[in-house]
Amino acid sequence: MSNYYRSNPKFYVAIDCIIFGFNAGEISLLLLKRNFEPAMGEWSLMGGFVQEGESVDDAAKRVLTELTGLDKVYMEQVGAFGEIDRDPGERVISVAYYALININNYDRTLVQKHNAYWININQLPDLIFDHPQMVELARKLMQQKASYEPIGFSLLPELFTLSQLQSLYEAIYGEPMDKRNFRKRILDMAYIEKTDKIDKTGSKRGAALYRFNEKAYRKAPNFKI
Amino acid sequence: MSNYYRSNPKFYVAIDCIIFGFNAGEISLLLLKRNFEPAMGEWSLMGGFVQEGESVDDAAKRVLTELTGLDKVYMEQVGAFGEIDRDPGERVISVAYYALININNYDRTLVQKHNAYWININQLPDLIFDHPQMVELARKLMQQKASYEPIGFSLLPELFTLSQLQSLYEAIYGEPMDKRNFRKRILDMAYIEKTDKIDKTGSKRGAALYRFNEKAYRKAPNFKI
DNA sequence: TCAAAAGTGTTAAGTTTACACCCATGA
DNA sequence: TCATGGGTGTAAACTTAACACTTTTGA
Repeated sequence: MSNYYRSNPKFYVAIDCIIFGFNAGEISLLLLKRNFEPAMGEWSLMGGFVQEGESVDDAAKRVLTELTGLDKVYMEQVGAFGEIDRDPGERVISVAYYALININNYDRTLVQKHNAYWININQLPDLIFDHPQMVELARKLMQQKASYEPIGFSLLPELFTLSQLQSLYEAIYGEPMDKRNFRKRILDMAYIEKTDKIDKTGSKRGAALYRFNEKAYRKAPNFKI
Repeated sequence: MSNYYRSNPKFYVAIDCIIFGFNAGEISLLLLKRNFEPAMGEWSLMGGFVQEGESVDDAAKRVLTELTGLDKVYMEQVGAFGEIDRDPGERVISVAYYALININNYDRTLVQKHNAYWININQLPDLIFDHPQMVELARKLMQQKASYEPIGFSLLPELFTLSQLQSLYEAIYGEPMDKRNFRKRILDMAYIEKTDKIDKTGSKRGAALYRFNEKAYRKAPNFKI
């Protein structure tokens, strides 16, 4: 019976992570300037190999944690990339994931150790292998998902102003939005709660800080931006 | 340098195909009643293993062709499924794909040889392993995609009536649609062309046969149902 | 006092939905 | 002649988009 399996070849299975961050109106990716072979000196996504004792999803979480120190991060699978020569060194099948992290909140020592940098998504350098395709697809999927599920909050601090939120969605869609229409839509969502805190860093007048209430959202999940 | 790879384990990588067909107002999947081990006697998706000399996408095409004899079929990747024990026999990472085929148009001998049957998607039997999750996700993705890309035509014969088309979309979304609104939308799409042929099999009066013009669509790709 | 971001409603345009009857034909 | 599916337009409801001024405050 297990001849059924044995007549088939086995493959290295890798993970590649498209790590999105948001700061000052700009979306960035956390990319490695590789100080190791293969492709030393070139830019790539953070990656790793799936190990025996872990699921593919768990491998993706591990790889993200290795770079950022973060846990319980929003991640979605982008897909499997399986061209024969996608990695010129060896045949490797890679499963790409994207992650959304709060850019204030990662382990800077680890990132430094990996020689990783935040790079504006609109000014990406050339990336190795098929990483450009992975990024492109991840971006498209993230954009789609962001329009009907409240995943954007993973990119923001716990408390945020409506201006920050709008600027995030403007960055995701790459187009400006009408302030009044935007705020109307947001204020209709009961699970986006105004706190009594004020942010004074963004303006003299100060802006109300809001919070996304996950629990309230799950009770009445309706989101559309 | 290739120690970089060698310290990592390798895995069997499989393909599983969710094959959609449409007939008489119903969507069906082509499923195998397995007459081979493992899980002999149980229902499963058509599958196979990725081989050395082929990309993952090519493996998916090959697996589909092995069962149906068909070539150049609309296929999309559903994703990688990588739980450790998803296949109780051995660790296998599987990449699922869905395919849309014209149900009139496959190799019946091959299908018979594989002991495969068309099963109404709303009356699926228990499937092995994680195939139910694959089907569920494929269904969701197909439904989404069908709403903004004209993929449904792959499920129909080259010439089709508007009633057939409507009944296809009703089956995809699982809800009835208004005939006049549906036809209005379709007739606004210049790339859905009326032919001078009449289908008399569906009614006494006969219904005009239409054709999807791929080339015309690519010139002005706007589709929304 | 003024620059800079926060905050706030209304109207027009566009889209979506609801809805009912006549037509052509073969049995 | 009648049962069956094919074919057609309009109005109301709803959603989306466009648009400009006042407020607050620290420098």
